[in-house]
Amino acid sequence: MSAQKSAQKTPESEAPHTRRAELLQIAAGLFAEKGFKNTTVRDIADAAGILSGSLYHHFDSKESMVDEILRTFQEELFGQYDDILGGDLDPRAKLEQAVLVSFEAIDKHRDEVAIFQNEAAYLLTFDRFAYLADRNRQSQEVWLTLLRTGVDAGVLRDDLDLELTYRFIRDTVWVAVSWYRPGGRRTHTEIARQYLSILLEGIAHA
Amino acid sequence: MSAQKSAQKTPESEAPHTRRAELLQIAAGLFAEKGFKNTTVRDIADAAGILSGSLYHHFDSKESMVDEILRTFQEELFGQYDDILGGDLDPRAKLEQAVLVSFEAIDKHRDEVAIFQNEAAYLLTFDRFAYLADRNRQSQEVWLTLLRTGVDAGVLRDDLDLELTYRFIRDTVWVAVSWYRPGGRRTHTEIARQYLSILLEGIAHA
DNA sequence: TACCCTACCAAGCAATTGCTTGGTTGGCTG
DNA sequence: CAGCCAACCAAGCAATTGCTTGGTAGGGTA
Repeated sequence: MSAQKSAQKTPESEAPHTRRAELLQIAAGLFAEKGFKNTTVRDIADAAGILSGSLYHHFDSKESMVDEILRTFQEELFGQYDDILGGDLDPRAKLEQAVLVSFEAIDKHRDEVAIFQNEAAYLLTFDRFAYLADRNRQSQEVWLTLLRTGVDAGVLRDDLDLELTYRFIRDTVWVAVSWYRPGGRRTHTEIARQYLSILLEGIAHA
Repeated sequence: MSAQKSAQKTPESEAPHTRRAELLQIAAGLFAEKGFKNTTVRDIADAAGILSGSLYHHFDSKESMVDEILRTFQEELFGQYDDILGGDLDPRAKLEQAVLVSFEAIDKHRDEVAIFQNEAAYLLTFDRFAYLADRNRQSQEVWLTLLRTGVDAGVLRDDLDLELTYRFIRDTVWVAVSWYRPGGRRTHTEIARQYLSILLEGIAHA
């Protein structure tokens, strides 16, 4: 109760490696693996070695757990995109950098990316998660800006439907989270470079 | 009971446009929209205008509904892939044809594709759906064969990791189901052609 | 008329769900 | 030593879930 309130007070600040953060990690893993609704509070508690009721000492609902997980992750990711857009790389390098940063996110924040990918549609049915739609719009803006800049600079084809191309890139990048496993045969950077090679040059023989 | 049995006897044969087929359509729509587990038998019954218990006159479980939906769809799809592989088109045309057929499936069987895409992982946790893993393997074989044939014939780049390329294609094609809506601005054929253009030639300016 | 069969209803049961409540424990602090 | 507080337990409640049971309406058939 009073404990609840004081714990609630540090939702994101300088991540104190507390039990709270630990529980969020565990929950994220389960949400990513089985889906938000398919994960019960008892699943989370079991994985943490406590009883389900004890979770409510740290969080006030299952929803607020995903909420915190997604907010934290997105702040970091979109911060990186903004840095790229505001940076002084040339258009092609900016696009490459955005792809690289995305694959890095898949590597470093697997669970969070998976949750955003798989559960956003469902979560959007709650008012509380309306901000996810904003993030989607923001994502589209980021990539369209990158693409337009590239076309204007003459480094990208000018005969493509940019909105379609945006979806193509977004999809190919993020679905990788469904099969990529850190520590596998290829590093995320290698994968990103191959993806970029296909995306930019195509798979047809020159 | 006895009615049950006789209804169960025509699970796939020459689709008689019965109430049964109608209910499967309704269920497929809901499974695709909200997910299998997130769809309750009461949801399905409501959408059909009957009571939930009445569904069990037609089917013996919620699972057997998805089962039938997926089996029927996959038989058709993989039949088409086999026709392409066994056909006499040149390597590049075969690859293009496979992509076109896939987008056609997205157009004609939205729900089924979405279910296979989103629920396969979950369904695979049941023995009953082990065949979905076989279908995944089969899909990989189909695309890898197409790619290898293309490389050998010299129409595709030979410096790419084929397994990675396979995933790239599979992902880009199937995720489209998450945003494509029939009757939209572009036909599925137009979208397929643009995708092929990007995939084969890349987005960089020549 | 007697029968059957398809398609449904009405009611409810057992299991699972998210969450609540009141209490206990053990370490830290004044 | 007294008090506090984060972290947890034990028990349970109301709602929702998949599915069962016994029955009925109505059209076709013999």
